[in-house]
Amino acid sequence: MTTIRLTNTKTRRKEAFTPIDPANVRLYVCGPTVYDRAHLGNGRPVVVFDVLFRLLRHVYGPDHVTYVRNFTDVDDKINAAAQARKAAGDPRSLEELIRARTDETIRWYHEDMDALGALRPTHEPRATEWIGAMIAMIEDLVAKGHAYEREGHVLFRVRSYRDYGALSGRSVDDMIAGARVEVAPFKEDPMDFVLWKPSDDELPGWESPWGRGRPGWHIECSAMSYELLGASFDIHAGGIDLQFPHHENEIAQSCCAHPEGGFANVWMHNEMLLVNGKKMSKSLGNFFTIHDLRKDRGIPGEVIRMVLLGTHYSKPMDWTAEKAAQAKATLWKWRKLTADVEPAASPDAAVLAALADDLNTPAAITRLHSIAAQEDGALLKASASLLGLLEDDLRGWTLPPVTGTGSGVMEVSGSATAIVGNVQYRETIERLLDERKQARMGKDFRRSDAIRDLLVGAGVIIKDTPAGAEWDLGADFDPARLGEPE
RNA sequence: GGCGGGUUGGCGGAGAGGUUACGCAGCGGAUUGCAAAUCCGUGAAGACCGGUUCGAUUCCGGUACCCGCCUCCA
Repeated sequence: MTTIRLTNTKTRRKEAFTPIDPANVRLYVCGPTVYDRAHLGNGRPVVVFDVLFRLLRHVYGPDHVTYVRNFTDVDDKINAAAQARKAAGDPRSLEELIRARTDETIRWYHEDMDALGALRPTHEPRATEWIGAMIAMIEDLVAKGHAYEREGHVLFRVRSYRDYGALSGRSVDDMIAGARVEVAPFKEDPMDFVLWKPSDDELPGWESPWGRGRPGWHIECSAMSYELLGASFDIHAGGIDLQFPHHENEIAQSCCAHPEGGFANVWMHNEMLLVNGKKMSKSLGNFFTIHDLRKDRGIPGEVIRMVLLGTHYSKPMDWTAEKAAQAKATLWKWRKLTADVEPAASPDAAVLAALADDLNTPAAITRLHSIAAQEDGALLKASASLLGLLEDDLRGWTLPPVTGTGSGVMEVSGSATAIVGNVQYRETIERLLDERKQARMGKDFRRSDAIRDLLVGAGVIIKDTPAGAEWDLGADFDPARLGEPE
């Protein structure tokens, strides 16, 4: 059996992965707070850990992996958005407004992540549907002396968990020394964090032993992972920015509530994403949602995926238009090579080995290049599928619609030339090529070159062979530019 | 101040203590009316300073610069 090696943040080493139960390998990834469209940075962990999910399914069997990714649908940003709608005169109740907004955001999220080729996790729990489990866990923590109530809040007593800070390599004393946290006067210790907080009438709330209130941010992951995966599970993953405080707090809560379990054995963190060398931010004008890239810039989801997998997850990754263009060209070539090809029975061993070596996706992609160079479409397809690439659905590879010429959806033809446009494009292209042929036979090179420039400008690749001209569509084919020459 | 990541050829980006990474671009050739596509060939690297070693881009120590986290953040 393939040995998977993963870098464990907890031990800061690359270790051989041994599941607790090979018949049920359990993975938890921190999901989004659903207040707005997912941005490019949200896509990175989704795609990276989707590859992990695919790898685990390949090695242990598709029915032997349980993948949980949560939706945080209780949050102050969500509340603020709902309050703003209400203030603007929306007649619905706050709860209805919140539910409508989070429902819509989850739909968007699924749309975007499906486009990136991410498989849906086994479970996608919403925090608001697990409030009871959170209250139960908080009560248990209070009963065991790890938490205390003050003025309607319940706080976790950081000093009661000896290993607090171990994951992120900090000590409580160091953190207090450099603390910039706002310290509520009722905290026993400045680092104590909120498990439950009171809600006034303007905020969503649930009845609890401490009055009407809502959970703190960290408790949902502890409660839901316990309910769905148990007190011990295999892998917990997320962005490196979550390492502290979020994951540190999850560990403290879970290990204190369920000392019989070890919580997550392996912790994995992906590094951050930059855009043009800088942190993505609205003020720098380099902020992209995945929806922007797909719809406004016409970048297929698969291309975004390829770019995200082109840098190892443990390194900062820079998004540039240049990378997207390169990935697009490569995938286009590969798609043509694999169109209508039945995938091989198993993936290439070197691709599998690269992924098993701490998800070395760049090395796996390098190997795909060499398989493509040998024109082994069947092996290419089977191997790329481990990375979630070159799957059968076209996933965002569409032609721009052209007025009067129909939908313009790309089709995979049965011919050896692979991907062609719809029939009208084909007729236009072949008519132009025929005109060019006539012009060349008449030595009217000015006209033949003008036709050629037109076709090339529209993204058609012309291949002149001794047997005559063949053609293919380039990745940037734009039928709108297939006008008449001169 | 504390914790962590990065620095490789024109660009992107890996592995490995000693043998071609790879992709894109470039250059030379074949081919072409000229091109394109394709094929063949090819130059080019590892921030800086020390150390270990027969040998380091790869291990160890230090310096510089860039970035992130410590407050909501994937």
